[in-house]
Amino acid sequence: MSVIESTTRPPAARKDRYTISEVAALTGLTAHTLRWYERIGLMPHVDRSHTGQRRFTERDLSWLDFVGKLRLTGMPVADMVRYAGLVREGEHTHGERRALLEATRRDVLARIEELRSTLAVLDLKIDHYGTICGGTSS
Amino acid sequence: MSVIESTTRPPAARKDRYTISEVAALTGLTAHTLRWYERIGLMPHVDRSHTGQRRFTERDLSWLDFVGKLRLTGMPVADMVRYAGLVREGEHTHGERRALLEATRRDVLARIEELRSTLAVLDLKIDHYGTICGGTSS
DNA sequence: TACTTGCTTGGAGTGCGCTCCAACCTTTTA
DNA sequence: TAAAAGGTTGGAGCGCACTCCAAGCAAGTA
Repeated sequence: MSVIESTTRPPAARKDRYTISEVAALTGLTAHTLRWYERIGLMPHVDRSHTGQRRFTERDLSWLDFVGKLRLTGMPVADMVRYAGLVREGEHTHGERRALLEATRRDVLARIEELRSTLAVLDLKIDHYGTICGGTSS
Repeated sequence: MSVIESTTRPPAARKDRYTISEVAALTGLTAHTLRWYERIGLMPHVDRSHTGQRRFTERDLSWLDFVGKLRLTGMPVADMVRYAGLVREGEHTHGERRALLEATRRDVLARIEELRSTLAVLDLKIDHYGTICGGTSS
């Protein structure tokens, strides 16, 4: 996300080192979850203060922002970890990263279609309750 | 589903009593899951043969069809059980059932919107990989 | 009769994504 | 200096939705 900047917070509020609880407040994740993300390899290397406390950067926040989007798609965490691994490996993984994103894109489109069709069933059913209002049907 | 008939199988293949493995084959659920559905109260009363084996009816299949739709919406099983309970309670719960379905409908619409917006981010990212193909960005 | 297949049950186990605990350390406030 | 607030770790626990196991019963075939 170094090219496409996150725009969820005003530039005035930005600084370059955030504590874990600040990041928790900004992202809506818990501190537990942030530590867990780091443990499972879903975060790039996170800086530490001289006493060993985590100090997150803008870059980390952007990454978490993107991870949040991937999470919203329903992508399994294991796949996100795989993607994070590809990012760590460097430029030669661009093709594979793109492929992963494109597969995710297809999944999202399919899921939208699936939801649309269930919506149709739901509407039929709701109509049914609206007009018939009786009987023992489900 | 006594009014709106399921149309997923040809009428010729219909009979009025199905074993658990037949239902598993028809629905894609496992026999384990079907028994579990019954245990947790997600099924209406299921008939038994003289030896105690389950004999599912067309009505059961229609119900499972509908439950499958609810599952696709992402509705928690506990909520489906609640809906099933309302059906068992009788006609006076029509209003509540309808409300539950309408809430689900709103959830589905919201989820579709959410997916659409993540799709936009995904497309930006894919474009980025397509046009820049370099650097150390995520 | 012996074997295979398919069903029954209560209860235990699994995989996922967190979520929390205990014990301890550092920093800030009174 | 004392207390409170917030950070660290490895590992245990939780809720969900299944998924499977063991032991046993019933029906069909060689």
